[in-house]
Amino acid sequence: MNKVNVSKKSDSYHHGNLKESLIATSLEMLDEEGLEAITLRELASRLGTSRSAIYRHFRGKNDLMRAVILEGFMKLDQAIAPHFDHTEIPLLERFHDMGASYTAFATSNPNLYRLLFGPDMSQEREEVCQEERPDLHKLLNNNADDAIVEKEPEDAFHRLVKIIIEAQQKGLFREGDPVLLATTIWSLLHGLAMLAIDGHLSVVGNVEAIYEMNYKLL
Amino acid sequence: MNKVNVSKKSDSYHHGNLKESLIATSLEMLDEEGLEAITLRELASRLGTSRSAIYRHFRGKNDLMRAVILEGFMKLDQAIAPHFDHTEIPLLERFHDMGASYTAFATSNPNLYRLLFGPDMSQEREEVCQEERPDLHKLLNNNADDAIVEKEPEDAFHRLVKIIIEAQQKGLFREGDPVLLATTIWSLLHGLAMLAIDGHLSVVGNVEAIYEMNYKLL
DNA sequence: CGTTTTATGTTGACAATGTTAACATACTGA
DNA sequence: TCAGTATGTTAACATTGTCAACATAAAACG
Repeated sequence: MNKVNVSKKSDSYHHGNLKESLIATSLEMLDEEGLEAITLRELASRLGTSRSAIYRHFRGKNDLMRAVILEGFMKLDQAIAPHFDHTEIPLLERFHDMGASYTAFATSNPNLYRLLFGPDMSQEREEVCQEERPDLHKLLNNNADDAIVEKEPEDAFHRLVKIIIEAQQKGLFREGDPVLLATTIWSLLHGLAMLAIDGHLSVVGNVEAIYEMNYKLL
Repeated sequence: MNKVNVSKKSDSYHHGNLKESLIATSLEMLDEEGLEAITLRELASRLGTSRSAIYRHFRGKNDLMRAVILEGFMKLDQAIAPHFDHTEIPLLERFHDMGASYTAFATSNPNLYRLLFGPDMSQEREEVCQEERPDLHKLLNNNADDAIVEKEPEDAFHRLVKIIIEAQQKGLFREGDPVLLATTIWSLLHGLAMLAIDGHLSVVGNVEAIYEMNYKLL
C-alpha cells in the first residue's frame, strides 16, 4: 500500500484532477476528430495546462492511450450489460439484443471502436487486456471454467459466454464449446462492425438489417 | 494522352525506376516492421536516394501509401484467384478454399491486411476503392447486375459473389441476394481475420479450426 | 551537334510533435 | 514552521513530413 487514491478526488490543488481530465478530453477528441487529432499540445491547450504536465500522470502518450483504451472497454461493457441484466426478457431475445447493441456501439462510436480493436496501439491494448482485464485473458486462454465459476462476469465477452451456456442448458442453442461459439459470434459481430464503420455496407444502408440476417445463421 | 508510361520501364536514367522501388520497399518495411516503421527518410536511405526524391513520383506520403494499398489489394486478389479458377474442383470446395485462403492471407500478411482494412489511411483506401477499383465500388452500391454481367470479375469480392450465384443456380447454396450473402460471409471472414491477427483466437491455436467451424454455419 | 525543355534528384530549411531536463510552485504531514 | 512530495512550467532537442531553391541528367528539336 505505497500509494493511495488521493489524487483522483474532485478536490485538488493545482489543476483539479488532471489525470481523469486527460482521459476524458482524449475520449472527446477521439470521438470528434479521430485518433490522429489527439495531440499532447492540443490536449494541454484544451485543459489550460502546459504541454508536459501530462508526464506527471503518465509515462508518455502511449501510457495515456492505454488508459483511454481501458476506459473504452469499460464503456463497451456498459453498453452490453443492460441487455444481459434484464432477466425478465426471454433469453434468446437478450442474446439478440446483446449483439445488436454491440454493433450499435461500434457504429455510434467508430473512432473509439477502431482504437479498441484496430492496429494502432496494439501493444497498449494487449497490455490492457492482460493486466487490467485478467478474466478476459484467462478466458481466451482456455481456462474458461475457472474464470466463469469463480466470479461474476465483468466484460462483454464474459457475458456472451455465460448467456450461451445458459441457452445451451435450456436446449435453446446448439451444442459445442461455449467459448469457441462465443468467439465465432464475436468474430461475426466484429467483422460486421468493422465493415460498417469503414462504409463497406452501404448496400443495405443500415447495419441492423445485416445483423438480423446474420443472426439467423447462429 | 498527356503522359505515357515511360518512367516505369526497367531502363532508367537516374536511380532506376524509383517509383516502383518505393512501393516495393514500402511493402517490405510494412511486412518486416509494421506501418509505423515506414518513414520517408528510412525509405530514401534504403534506396540510396535523397529524402525528398519521393515528391517527384508521389504528391506526398499519403499518395505513396495509396499506391501501396492498391498493390496490397492486388496481392490479396492474387491469393484468392487460383481457388476460383480451378474449375475442375467441385464448386463448394472452391468456395471453402477461397475463404480459407482469405484468412490465410490475412494471418500471413498481418501488417498488410491491417493496412488494407484498418483505420489508418482510411481516406486513401477509400480513394483506391472508388477510383482504382470501380467495379467493387459499383458492386457495393447495389449495381451488382451491371458490374457482374459486363466483364470478368477482377477482385476477391467479385469472385465471391459470382461463386455464390453459381452455387445458388445449382441449388447448392441457400437463396437470397448474392451480394448481401457475400457481404455477410465477408464480414465473418474479416472478423475472424482481424481477431486472429490481434491474437484474440489463441483459444484454438490456429485460425483454420475456427474457420472450419464457421464454414458450417454458411 | 547545340540548345531548350522536361524529368528527376539534392540540399537546406521549416513546422509539428513527443520527449526530457532543469526549474518553480503548491500541497501535505510532522 | 519546515522539509518532503506532488504537481506544473519553461526551454530545448530529435524525429518526421513537407516545401522551396538549386542542380543534373535525359529527351526533344532546330
